[in-house]
Amino acid sequence: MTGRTGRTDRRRSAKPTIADVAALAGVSVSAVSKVMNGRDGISAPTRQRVLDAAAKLRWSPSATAVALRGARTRAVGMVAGRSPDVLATDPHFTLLISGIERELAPADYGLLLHIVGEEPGAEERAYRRLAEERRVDGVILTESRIGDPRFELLRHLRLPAVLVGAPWREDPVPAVRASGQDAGVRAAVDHLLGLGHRRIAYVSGPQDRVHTVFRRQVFETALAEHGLRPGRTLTSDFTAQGAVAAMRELLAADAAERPTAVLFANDTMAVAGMNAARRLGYDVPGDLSVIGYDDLPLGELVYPRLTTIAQDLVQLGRAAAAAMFTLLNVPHAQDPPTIHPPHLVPRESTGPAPAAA
Amino acid sequence: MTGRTGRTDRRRSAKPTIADVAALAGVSVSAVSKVMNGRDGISAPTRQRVLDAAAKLRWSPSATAVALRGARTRAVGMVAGRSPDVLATDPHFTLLISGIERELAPADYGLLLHIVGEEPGAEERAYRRLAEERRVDGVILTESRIGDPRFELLRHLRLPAVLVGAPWREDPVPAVRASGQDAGVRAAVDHLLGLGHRRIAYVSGPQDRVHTVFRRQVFETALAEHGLRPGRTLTSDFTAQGAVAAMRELLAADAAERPTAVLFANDTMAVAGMNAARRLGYDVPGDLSVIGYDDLPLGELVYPRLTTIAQDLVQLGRAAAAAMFTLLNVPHAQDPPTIHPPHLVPRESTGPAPAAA
DNA sequence: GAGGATAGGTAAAACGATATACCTGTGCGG
DNA sequence: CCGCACAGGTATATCGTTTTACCTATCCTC
Repeated sequence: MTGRTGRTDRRRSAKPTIADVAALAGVSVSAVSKVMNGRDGISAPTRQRVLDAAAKLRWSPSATAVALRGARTRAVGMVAGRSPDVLATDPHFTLLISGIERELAPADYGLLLHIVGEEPGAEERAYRRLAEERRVDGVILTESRIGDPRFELLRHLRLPAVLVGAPWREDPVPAVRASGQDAGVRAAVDHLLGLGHRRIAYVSGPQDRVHTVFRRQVFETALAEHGLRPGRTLTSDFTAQGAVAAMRELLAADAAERPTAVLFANDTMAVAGMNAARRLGYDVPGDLSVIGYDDLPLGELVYPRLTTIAQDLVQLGRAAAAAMFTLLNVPHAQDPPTIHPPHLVPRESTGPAPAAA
Repeated sequence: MTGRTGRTDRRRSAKPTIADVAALAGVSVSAVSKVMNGRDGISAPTRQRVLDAAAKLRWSPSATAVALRGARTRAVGMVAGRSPDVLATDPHFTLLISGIERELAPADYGLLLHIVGEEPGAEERAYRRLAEERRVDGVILTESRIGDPRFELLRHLRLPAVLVGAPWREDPVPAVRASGQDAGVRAAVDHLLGLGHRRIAYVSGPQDRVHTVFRRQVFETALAEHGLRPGRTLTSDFTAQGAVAAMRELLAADAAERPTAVLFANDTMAVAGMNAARRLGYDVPGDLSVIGYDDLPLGELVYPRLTTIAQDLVQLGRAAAAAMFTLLNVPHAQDPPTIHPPHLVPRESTGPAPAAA
């Protein structure tokens, strides 16, 4: 005891520890621990003395020490393998993160974020470090890719994981997503058909994304059900430049082949494509209808306002965090959020198919 | 030793510890520690044996244990006190974060992010927890406000901090920002004056932000230097709705008083304002010129493309992280990035003042 | 060949909180 | 009046590293 007191005295102004609180309350260290963790065996007056002492010293348990002891770090990791440029144009991640935080914060969990760019292997290294250094209790994955190696990696690292979106194949990793995933694209196709469009093109994201393939299939199925062949389908990369190139290519065709409506895989591409078309002399929606995906606020800001397929990214983030808590057996008061299926938000960028066609 | 071995055996498949590595290499625990931390006193062959053993077991020091021991958590905190909606419309934070990460990642530091919304006190609580639980080595602050209580709070909590942007008053907390802060707004004013504009309005962000006040002052000074009174100045809130309202108010004035150019405090407001004007029948830039601030990718996507004042948010983030490292005495290989002063990016939303005026 | 320097280690005490196992005083039944 | 149960604690080992202080061969020098 003497040694301890000596040390404490020597640095009285430094960070208080549980021992300081115990000393102030006149009880043992473990009594304080019991009080803080709500275990019984401590009488009400003693409990109050401890609480008062803790408050006076502004003490709360060191997260580090608790983590070391209990193997629970109260942090969740997320690795975003995208370049800052893409992140900046596309608030997709930001929305997801803010949803995740909504759920984490009340449980006193933190989000450890790693933005690693797109160099190959960078993402894997990040997960490895997160796991080996035991910095987080689990990780949230986004954007499952075809042949995604991360599931295997994380299983090997014994790091609990939750996926946002559809997995590339059956996998024990829990995945959160809305029911009725196909509703959005279907509604978009119906909307366009109802407006008289018959040649509808699709500009997708990178081929290796699971949702890319899925949405394209829905697109083609929906058209086929109405006895139509799918229009042209281009693969792009989620960037504005990619969208401009795709749009140029689509509009270069003969008038008889040229699409009268284009579905884009995200809002950023849709807006960029729409502007590219206008610069080439096409009126939107007069000559060409355009639909995006995500329903970012951006869609409201542009002229004409973008018709788009809304998906509830904030809720998706919340659900992912909730699923993580379930996986970790962390009690979380809030109900698991329901995620609405993607749905069409008709605005100004879609209109009747041009009569000339 | 016997007890230790027994335990290790019982859970052979679990996470390896330094003791396992030491056993495999046939040396003592502290020998391993010395090797991993590059201290001398270990011969080359022994060193190699240890390295091999660590690699074979895929072991790396537990961040938690290191943090407990050394009081260094190798994580930096950031608290964003904004609602998810604002975050989604405005990639400002995303860019900053990605700059910060660029610097943190190579040093094996993580970013612990907290998005706390705008409820009063939420931000303070977040910092408190970060500090009391010793989860991070320091925090990065953004958006200094007039009378900002965070500096005092963090000083009291003894938590190292770095501010992005100008402090609200002289403060020992290091602040990173570009030199020539006024260059952007000056260039914008010169640009507009050169195009013949004489009635220029300004739509600012919330009054309590330091940069709001600063930029407005620069705006007024620049006009005054050319012998002009400032046009109307409205206070808004960085949101699209706010910008629309401001624009309506500005355009409701008599033709003789109505501004022919408007400077907005961020790109989101500029784009929203621009569209509001167009909806009211004004041509941009024919009847009205519009300038934004930030140079978000959004500005390239809209039609007409937005003239704006660029500030290098990614570099700013990098610089903030670098300053944090300096504060923490963490060796960081990379040179401190230079931040370019804000500068004008002339695009399509500005043009000659209307002749009728 | 004894004394000392030095390379190459080892053992053990931190770091801060928690859980387990063990005390101690009081009240009460037998 | 002894023993037992139980409330209300206390003392201590533990988590995985790092670090300080301390060994122990080996070789060199005189």
